[in-house]
Amino acid sequence: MIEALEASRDRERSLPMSPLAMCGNSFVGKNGPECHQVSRPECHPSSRASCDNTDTVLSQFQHPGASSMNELPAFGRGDFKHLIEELCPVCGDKVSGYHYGLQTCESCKGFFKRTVQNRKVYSCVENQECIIDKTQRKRCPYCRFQKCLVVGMKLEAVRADRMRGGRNKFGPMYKRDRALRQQVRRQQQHHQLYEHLPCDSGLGGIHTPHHDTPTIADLSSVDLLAIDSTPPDIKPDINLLNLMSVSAMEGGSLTAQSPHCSSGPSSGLVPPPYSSVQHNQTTSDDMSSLMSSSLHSSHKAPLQPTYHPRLDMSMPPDTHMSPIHTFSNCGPCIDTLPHKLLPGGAMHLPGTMTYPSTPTSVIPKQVPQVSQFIKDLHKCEPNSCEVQHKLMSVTETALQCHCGLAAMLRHNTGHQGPLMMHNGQMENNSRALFQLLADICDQSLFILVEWARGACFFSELKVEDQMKLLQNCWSELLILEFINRQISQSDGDDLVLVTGDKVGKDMLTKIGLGDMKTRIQEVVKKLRYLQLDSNEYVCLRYLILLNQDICGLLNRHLVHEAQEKVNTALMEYCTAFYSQVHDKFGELLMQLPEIRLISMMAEDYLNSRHISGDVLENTLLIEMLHSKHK
DNA sequence: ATAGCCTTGAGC
DNA sequence: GCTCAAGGCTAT
Ligand SMILES: [Zn+2]
Ligand SMILES: [Zn+2]
Repeated sequence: MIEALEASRDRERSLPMSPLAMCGNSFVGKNGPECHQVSRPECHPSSRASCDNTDTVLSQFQHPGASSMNELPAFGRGDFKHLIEELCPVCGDKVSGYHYGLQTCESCKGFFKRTVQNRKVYSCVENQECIIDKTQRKRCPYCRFQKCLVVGMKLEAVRADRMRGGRNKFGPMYKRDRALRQQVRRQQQHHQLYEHLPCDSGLGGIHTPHHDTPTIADLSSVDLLAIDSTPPDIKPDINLLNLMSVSAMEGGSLTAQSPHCSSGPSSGLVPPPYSSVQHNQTTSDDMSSLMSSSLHSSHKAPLQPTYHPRLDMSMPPDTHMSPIHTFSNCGPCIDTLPHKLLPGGAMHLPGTMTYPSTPTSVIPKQVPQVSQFIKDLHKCEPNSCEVQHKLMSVTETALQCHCGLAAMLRHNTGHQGPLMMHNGQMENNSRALFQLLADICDQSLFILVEWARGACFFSELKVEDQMKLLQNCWSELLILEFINRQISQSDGDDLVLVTGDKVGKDMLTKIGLGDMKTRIQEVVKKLRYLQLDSNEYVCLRYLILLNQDICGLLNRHLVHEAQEKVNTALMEYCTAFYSQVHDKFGELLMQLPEIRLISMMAEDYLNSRHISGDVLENTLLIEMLHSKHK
């Protein structure tokens, strides 16, 4: 079991690690974003070399088999040792209580906190397999943090606002874990216990190998929360595979999954026409039944992008961030079109943010030319209007199923128009909102896949590689799209969905996305300040998509070459058009880790909601989630 | 940067 | 009030 865990871990993905985030439902209400202290150890140019190692995380968050509490993996003496003696699952030192999701020692607690709060980015000079124990834990922070994540420490437990005291949402979980341990201890006294304990779990963290004692393979906290749920049956990437293999165009009708589908392709609605999909996908009818399949916990993926730029990225301090999960998409409706792009500052918007006002973008004296390369990348971009149209249809459908939400969202006018939904009687509508967001995500994924299939370089890869890349970056791309939309469309504190609907803080906070919202807005603020334009946006999309660090790529070389080209193109573009923006290229790249982090939080969020019983009929979305946590 | 010890403060 | 996990402080 552990071997399996290890194995999968070593091969799933990689990327240098970065800290994640703080947030979750932390109590962000206090004083807004005021995190000064922005030491960012990011990857220094020098350490970059080792930064692109891959590593992995992802699947680690999940425990392969065990789903129900009864069949927990057996654990050996070592596990017991941890369970009984309460040793830190990360380093084996003595635990000092529950910290960020499970019992850990004081030092690992502090280490985890520092890493997340200060967004440290480490790199391993070895092979990401360093042994972490009490005596060597200081040697490789990269592996140590990786282990923290693997055993189950929760990023969301680190508060973005740094509020002290009080309790968080993990309280009940800790309580439960205590009871479990107590029970185990008692049973142990009775039976001289040998090996199998009925329940091992406990928030002891998953044990990774490492020092002498073997490990525990327990369930993660999430598992505890979903005790009786049955394991989700994970079906092989049917949807994605189909989407990927279909020959490029077809006009079939659509598919599945989403609530109704109406007419043909042009009308939008559901996913783009992928004929093959029709066969396998069960047409989903609508969001309805509640099924409580539990998913396995898990989550998290590696962080930190690897887009290794080879330049120095010195990062000016920036403020904090916060999160939100919405994904939606639709590219920059406004400046996606090539011809519209004016280097100057296409995407500028009057925001309410307060970054130093940017120097009025001035068009370069010698009007540099946008490279043909970037123009080509642009040609593959989807028509944003069409995208929006399709998603709008989905939204309409979803709202028809949730009168309450519809009423609230559209209290102003009849349809389409942007609706302001601020709190109010959100109570009953929060779930509907979640479903709506999930639907948007799902639909956006179909569009995303469609885009990728026709994307430069990517289209030259084999289906297997295409799937690997997409499974790795889908959430990041959705988040990037979402952020991009905010840059151009958000003008207040509300977030704008691809449909044009606005969602206020109260609503988002209510469904647990308050912190993510803040985080996204911080990135938006930063990108506005940097004057991100559509050409750069497209490059960022490619950089995220073409991640050469994904393990198991059949044609890593092509991916690597492609990424280098995009990197170079972006750097030259920034230099040519934005000489007034200091190190724009480096600054833009610096946003990628944060975007990745937000995307991970979003995945975690979706996963946890799914686990806790929220219905998710979204086939592609679920498949993507599974692909990472499987 | 680390890690031991101290202060906070929502929830019980 | 008491708990105890989360943040803060500071000597190494
Ligand atoms: Zn430890
Ligand atoms: Zn290491």
